[in-house]
Amino acid sequence: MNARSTTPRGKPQSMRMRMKEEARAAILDAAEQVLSEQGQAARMDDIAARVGVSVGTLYNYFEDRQQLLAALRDTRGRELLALLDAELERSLQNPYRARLHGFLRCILEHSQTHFRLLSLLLEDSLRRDASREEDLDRHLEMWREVSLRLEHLGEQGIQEGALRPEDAPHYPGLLLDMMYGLVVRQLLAKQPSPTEALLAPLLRCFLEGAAPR
Amino acid sequence: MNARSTTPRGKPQSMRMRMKEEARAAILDAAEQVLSEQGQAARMDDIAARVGVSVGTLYNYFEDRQQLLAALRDTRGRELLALLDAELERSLQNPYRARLHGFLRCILEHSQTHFRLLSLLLEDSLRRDASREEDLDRHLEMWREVSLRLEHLGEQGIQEGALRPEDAPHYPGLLLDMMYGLVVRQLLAKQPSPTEALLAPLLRCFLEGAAPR
Amino acid sequence: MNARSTTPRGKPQSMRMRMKEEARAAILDAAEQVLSEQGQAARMDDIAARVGVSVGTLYNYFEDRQQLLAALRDTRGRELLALLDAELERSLQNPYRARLHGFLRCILEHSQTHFRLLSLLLEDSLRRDASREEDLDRHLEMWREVSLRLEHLGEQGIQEGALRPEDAPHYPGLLLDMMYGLVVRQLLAKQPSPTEALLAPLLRCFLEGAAPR
Amino acid sequence: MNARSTTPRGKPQSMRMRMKEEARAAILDAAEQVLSEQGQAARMDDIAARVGVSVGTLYNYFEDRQQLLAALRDTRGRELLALLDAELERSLQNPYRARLHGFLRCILEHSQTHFRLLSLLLEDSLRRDASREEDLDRHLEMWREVSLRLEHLGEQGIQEGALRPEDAPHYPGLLLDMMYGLVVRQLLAKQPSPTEALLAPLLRCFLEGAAPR
DNA sequence: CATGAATGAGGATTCATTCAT
DNA sequence: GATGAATGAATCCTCATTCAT
Repeated sequence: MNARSTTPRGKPQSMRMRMKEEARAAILDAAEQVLSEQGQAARMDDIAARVGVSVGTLYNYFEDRQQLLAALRDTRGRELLALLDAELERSLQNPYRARLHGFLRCILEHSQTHFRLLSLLLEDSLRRDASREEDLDRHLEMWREVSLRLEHLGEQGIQEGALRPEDAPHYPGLLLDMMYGLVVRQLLAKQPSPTEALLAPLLRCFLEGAAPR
Repeated sequence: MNARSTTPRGKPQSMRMRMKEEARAAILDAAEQVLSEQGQAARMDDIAARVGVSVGTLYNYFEDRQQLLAALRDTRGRELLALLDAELERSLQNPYRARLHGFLRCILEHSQTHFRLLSLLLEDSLRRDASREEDLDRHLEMWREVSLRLEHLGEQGIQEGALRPEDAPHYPGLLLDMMYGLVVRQLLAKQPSPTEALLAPLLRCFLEGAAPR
Repeated sequence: MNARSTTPRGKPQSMRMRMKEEARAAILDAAEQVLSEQGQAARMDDIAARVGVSVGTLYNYFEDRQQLLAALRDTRGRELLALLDAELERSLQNPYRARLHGFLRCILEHSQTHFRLLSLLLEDSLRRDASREEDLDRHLEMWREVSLRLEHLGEQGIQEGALRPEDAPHYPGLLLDMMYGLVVRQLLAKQPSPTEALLAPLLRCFLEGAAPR
Repeated sequence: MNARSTTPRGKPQSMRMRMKEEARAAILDAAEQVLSEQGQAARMDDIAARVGVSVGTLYNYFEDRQQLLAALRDTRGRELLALLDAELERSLQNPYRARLHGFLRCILEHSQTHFRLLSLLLEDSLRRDASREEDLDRHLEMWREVSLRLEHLGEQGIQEGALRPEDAPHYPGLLLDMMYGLVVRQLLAKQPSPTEALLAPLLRCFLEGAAPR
């Protein structure tokens, strides 16, 4: 506000905006927690209580319950894509197999953290209301983005001679299916196995096949 | 109903019981339809309307909503297991690969028919209420039964030299994951591909691997 | 249900329907009472309590609050028109002045009974939402019907030489305005005057004018 | 605020007070606009937005919503009375009929401008809460003031021989009723007629009566 | 057994009002 | 004085469940 202010310079309103952003993020985090625990049964009051604010406040940040859910989906989606892109960047010089491993680990970790939310959104998307059409689209769009990156990676695999080209279009789907299933089974199991212990056989099976060579 | 009944001898109440069973089945079918269309949002009234009876009647056949859901789960589960056992029996003399193919096709077809219900129940099971603990168990139990059969089948595969034994414990899970994912993607896709076109690459990938030999 | 039933014959469901109709009417009556006392602030719970049922029941009879209001408007409107038509019929042989008096008394009495509701609906209609457009139309329609009858009556007045024809189009409006105002002032007054004491000077003023002859 | 103030003599705080008064007036204007458009549904936020300030500010000028409404009522009431008194003063030398015409035109014009507010306040006053008792009184008081002036005017009419004395007590009421009704019908009509075209027949009817002489 | 009206606890949403900045 | 985020009581509406007929 003035030259003596300790805040460097510029962004005069940025503090207020930053707080607003943080509040939004806090709400989204709480919402995810509560939704994870209670599924669609989670009440707005529960979410508010988790953040430590009152219901009304939620509605200062999100139009309604549906918008809150949508924001959660979009935020988490963007986060995953950012993670994946960072990982792809980081491993740029590595061979296909290593990069794939890293890529999948990223997805796995993110999905583990956010799985309940994920499955909730999936379930939601499967309900075919005209009113949810747009929600479904946004959800699919996100996974298309992930598939796209897997396809790109697959091209490297093919060039390295590590992948058979014929079935290439199926690979992203199959890989994602196995990842999703992995997470589901980890959640359902009383004592989940460590990620790496599940990822390795998956990759081995995917690349080498189940049949002996 | 009385001595003058036209049904000759024996099982005097069996007709009544048969009718009762048929009514139950009709309710379950309607329930599945409505749940598939509307998800958890399906109301008891909707289900009753679909069967063509009034709500009250539903409660003559099922304790409450939760029991109805449970009955649906159990019924469909038993149906699937029966299908699978029949298929295994039928293909008893065939080689591993063919039997696996048949087995998976069974699952796939059943899952396609009942997928919305399946995902609903899954979602339900993921909610960690103390009150649902038992539901979760029953749900897992069912899939354990399926896995068990896959393991059995796997043993044949190993003996035939068609499967590497090291990762054998992971195979049922991975296969089921891919099946589940397949169904999900078919549902989400606007124009679903034919089953066989998806199953073949899946099996090829599973057995031979994605890498060229 | 069978030939021996004491209910003559026919209308097999009419008892159920009759009860349903009576329930609807009871709800409308209660709604009018409560709305009269509390205006738009009347809560659905209040109305339910007045009928002696629970909220849910209201929603078995009316879509929502707005529909209930609309039903109230239409019912009372139809009742008024029926009263007026009966009065017009009854007085068919009488001279204009007497018929007008009777007609206005009908309106006045009906309006006194239902005034609060009336003013509520008027107030509602004055709010120019696109969503209420239809409500407004129905409201106006009703008063157009009343005006129409006043115009008809006016024609008799003109033929009898009791009305000047030049201003005839204005008379229905002016008369209704005065009626409405009369009711308002009766309500606002702590000790309302008897109807007849107000109606007579009104008619005198309307027909003879305020100026001495 | 203090002797050193630059404002020369007198009213040292008057500038501050003037600004305060203007702010109040601005709020009242905005409130009336919004209330006219949305009725009781108008929210404090809407009003604030219309003035271009934030909600909090409204509460610096008015205790609460009810006080704001009351202030609006009183202000508009005083304005009307001032208008009427000015008109009466202006027309002091004119004959009764002309003065009455001017008087009514004043009311009509004021009511047209502020009608929605008026009907809102009326509706409000009709709600018989103990809590609103005082509001009702103030509202009636205002109209009594108007009636009083009409009575005064009527005395002139009687002395001029333009009014029959017998019904004199009823005239103010009947006239006001007709005015109110006029405005209502103008508002409800899709295409309102010009004021003068409605006022003339009204006066003619009132003074000469509807019957031919 | 079937019916379907009644129940009422429960949840999403709104909005007047407060108060820390 | 102005701001506007936070508050939470209040209200509409839903729907699983019951029970008299």
